[in-house]
Amino acid sequence: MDSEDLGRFEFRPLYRQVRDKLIRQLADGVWAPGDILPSEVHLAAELGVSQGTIRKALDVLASEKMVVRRQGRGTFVASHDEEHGMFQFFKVVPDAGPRTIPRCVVNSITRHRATPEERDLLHLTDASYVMRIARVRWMLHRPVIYETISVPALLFPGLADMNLPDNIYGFYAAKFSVSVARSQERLKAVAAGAREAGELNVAVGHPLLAMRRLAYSVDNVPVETRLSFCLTDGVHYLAEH
Amino acid sequence: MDSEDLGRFEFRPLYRQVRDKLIRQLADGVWAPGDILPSEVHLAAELGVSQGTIRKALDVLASEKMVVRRQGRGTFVASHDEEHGMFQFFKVVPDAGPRTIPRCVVNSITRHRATPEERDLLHLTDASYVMRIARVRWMLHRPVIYETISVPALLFPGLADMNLPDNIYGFYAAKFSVSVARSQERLKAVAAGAREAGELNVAVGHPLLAMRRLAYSVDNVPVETRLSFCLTDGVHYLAEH
DNA sequence: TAGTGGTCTAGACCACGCA
DNA sequence: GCGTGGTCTAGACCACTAG
Repeated sequence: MDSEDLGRFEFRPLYRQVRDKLIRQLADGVWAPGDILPSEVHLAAELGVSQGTIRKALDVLASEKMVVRRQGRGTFVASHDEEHGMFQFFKVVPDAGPRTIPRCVVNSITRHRATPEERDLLHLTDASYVMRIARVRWMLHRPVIYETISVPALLFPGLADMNLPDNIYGFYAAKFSVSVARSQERLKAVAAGAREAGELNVAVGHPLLAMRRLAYSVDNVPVETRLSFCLTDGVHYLAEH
Repeated sequence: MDSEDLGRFEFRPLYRQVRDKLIRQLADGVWAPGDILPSEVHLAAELGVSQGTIRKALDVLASEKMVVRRQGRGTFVASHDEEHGMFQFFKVVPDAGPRTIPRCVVNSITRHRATPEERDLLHLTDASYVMRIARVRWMLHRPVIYETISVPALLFPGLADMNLPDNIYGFYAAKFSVSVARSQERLKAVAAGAREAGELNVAVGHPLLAMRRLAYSVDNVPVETRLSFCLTDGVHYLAEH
């Protein structure tokens, strides 16, 4: 494959280069979610490397949840509409019973200058704008989460006039070619303020789980931050390490 | 290596068998944490498989955080005293500044019949006993976490008379050959009760982060559960997905 | 039966750490 | 310079899926 020069100063293993090339093509939408990729043998011939190298690159992508390998069938682009992808980032689950997809009610989608915190988290400049989505998520027939989502306005043109589905990361990928790959959440227990209390129908001062999330794209660029307030009544946050 | 029979009915890849054999030896304390393992070439010769198979087994163990591989030096038993292991399960970090190891003050170590919840979580029978450790953890010169740890009494003989270090999982491994491999935590925001308020020096009703942890050994057996109450004031719970 | 990914091997060379 | 793990290759055979 293309040696990309600079071999001397910037050593990247072959399988890494293959992985990066495939990531780029995945992000560019060369294959749609759920699509089958060319077979290992085919890719090896096409890129001029051995099957073992392709295999290692695909193994890495599989461990990163970008593709799914199925013995005897082929390698497929991970579809984030699947149940698996749906719950990769959403960790709030009922205390009893199966995981459910929360229903979302959007309060507003507005455009603002980024606050200092948003600029810091999203790596924006002073003049940048963000889109803010305020919404309430329902589970078990109750309002459970009130949250404000901020994204760089430049990355999401026309967002304000769109209808948001419940699975917003699938929507980002489909409409804006923004693929969320990983996220980081910082949790605190706080007392409900007037706004949160009203939206979640509890008394001011009621304990809420505050979650500050920062989501990164496949290119490792921060693309979304959100501040969520969760009423952990009949539900909890599930973390596994 | 030993084929362990049954090849027909229970197919396990060679590298899996190697990994399992090494896991068993690690759990048995054949090598101490921090020790260097035999080299790939040596292990391959010893077990009668190719170096590639050993490599794959070690790669799996590395991904499971059981060993640490260092190019040019060797493969080492993961030492849970290291910073890395220390913070694998402890997700409470200061809002600003570096991660710190919390200091622990043990209130009591007592023996009780297991409650129904403990029996359920730890897979115990009606007649089982548990040891309970109540302690307070300090960070930033303040009491931050009040928690009660429960472990099966049978697995931890003599625990009541021992001094507990700050890093309790390293202690489990060293004294009782119990190696914690993974854990699950369920988080809620709750109002402080009288006990928690007293221990953490806050008002009754103050919002606290309640964490119910269940820890599993390398054999996938639940070996510890704990209920922790955290005052998220200057600290937060960090989750990455 | 054909084609896919999964396992296993053997051997070559590279990057790293250390004496 | 030597031994370690890391990368890359080529080829064999196995297990699974689909037509």
